[in-house]
Order: sequence, then structure tokens, then C-alpha cells
Amino acid sequence: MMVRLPAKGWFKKLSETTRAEIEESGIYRSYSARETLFLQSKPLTEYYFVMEGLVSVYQQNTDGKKWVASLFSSDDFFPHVGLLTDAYVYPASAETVSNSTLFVLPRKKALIAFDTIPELQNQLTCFLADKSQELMNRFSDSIFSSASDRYLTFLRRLALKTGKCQPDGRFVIVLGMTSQDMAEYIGVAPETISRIMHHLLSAHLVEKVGKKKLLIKMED
DNA sequence: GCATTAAGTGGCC
DNA sequence: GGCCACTTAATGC
Repeated sequence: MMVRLPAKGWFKKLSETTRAEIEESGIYRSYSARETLFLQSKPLTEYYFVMEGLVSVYQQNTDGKKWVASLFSSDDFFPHVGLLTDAYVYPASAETVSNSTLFVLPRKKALIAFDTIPELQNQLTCFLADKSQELMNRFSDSIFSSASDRYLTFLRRLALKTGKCQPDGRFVIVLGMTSQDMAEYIGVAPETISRIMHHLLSAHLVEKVGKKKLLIKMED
């Protein structure tokens, strides 16, 4: 059969046979933007690998205010929190930010795969370490840095992950999300994002080169 | 073309 | 920096 699961990211070091096995355990699904994938504290039935697109995993308070715990793009896996507990409830809610293609693996099949395929275990360990580091950095940023700095840091990380370096050292990035999404991630009001953007523009740290397209300086 | 959603602004705290 | 009220721009049906 045709194996669609690419030999990259999580499946980079797997044989074609193993990839075929994993693929048979799950299913490819396409989502349009703003679809809810699961809700916090509901039974955990499936795990997701992002093949394409962007997913926001967030927590929400009773006022409806959101805090984005993490954004997941190509080659990411979620939910990664509480993987080894047997509570089997989703630790947060998730929705697609843009149109996305996800590979969906039922809980039991996913656990078996992580249990029996050493390469996946290694990937998981590295991934968890990365995410853990990321969360710690974000947390200290939220204490030590201004909203403006946090936003700039966010844009630069995005540039490193998805942007392209220009001859002049600046990066081009295409924002695959709304200002509101970014506000929820940074933890500020949407108006604040708008105002910070003006500061960054007048400080020539960022330049708009099209709709949702930015040029960004990687150092001050 | 009209309705809805997102983005941007100014004022007040 | 948040929140509110309001305007303007973009998008969807």
C-alpha cells in the first residue's frame, strides 16, 4: 500500500513497514480554521500529529478569557501533558487556528506505539524536553519582560521556525494567525498587540511587506 | 450587497 | 496595560 506518513519529524527514523503499521492505526483528517478538536477535562480518546497547519491548545476561565498554553505546527504532537497518567482526560482544549491536516491516533494505539517503538520513545523524550524548556522560558518571560519584548520574542521564534532569512539578515514571516490568536498567546489584550506593533514598526524592528507578511530584525 | 468578524483608535482607569 | 466604545477594514454568504 501507499504509505502517506512521511519519513520526517516523528517518523524520520522509522522503517517503511513501521510507518505503514502506524498509519493503519490512525486516520488522516482535514480541518478548516477554528474547529474545536477537544475540550478540557473531557475523556481523552485521541492523540494528534500535526502534518500541516496550526493548532492552539488553550485553557479558558469562566469569563471566557483564553490563555494559549502552546501552539502546535508541522511535526508537533499533542496533547503532550499528562501522557503517562491514567486519568485519560484532556489537560486543555484545542482548536485549529488555520486549515490543518492532522494524523489522528486513538489513545490505545498511540500508547502501544510509544511503548513498543524505541524511536518514538526517543522522539517523545526530546519533544517533552523541548516543550518543557519552552514553557519555562515563557513563564520567566512573563515575569521579567514587558509585553512588547514578549511579542518581539514570539515573532523571532516564529521567524526561526517558519521564516526565511533575507540577504540583509532579516527574516520574512507569514502570519498564519490573527492578532487575537497572538494576544491570547502573549497574554495581553488584542488592542495591546496592535499598539505594540506600531512601536515595533516605528522602531524599524519590523516592517510590513504585505498582508500578514512581515520583515523582522533578529537583533536590536 | 449586506452581515459578520477582525483590526485599529482614543479615552479612561 | 486592561477595558470599553466606536470606527474602519476585511471576509463570508
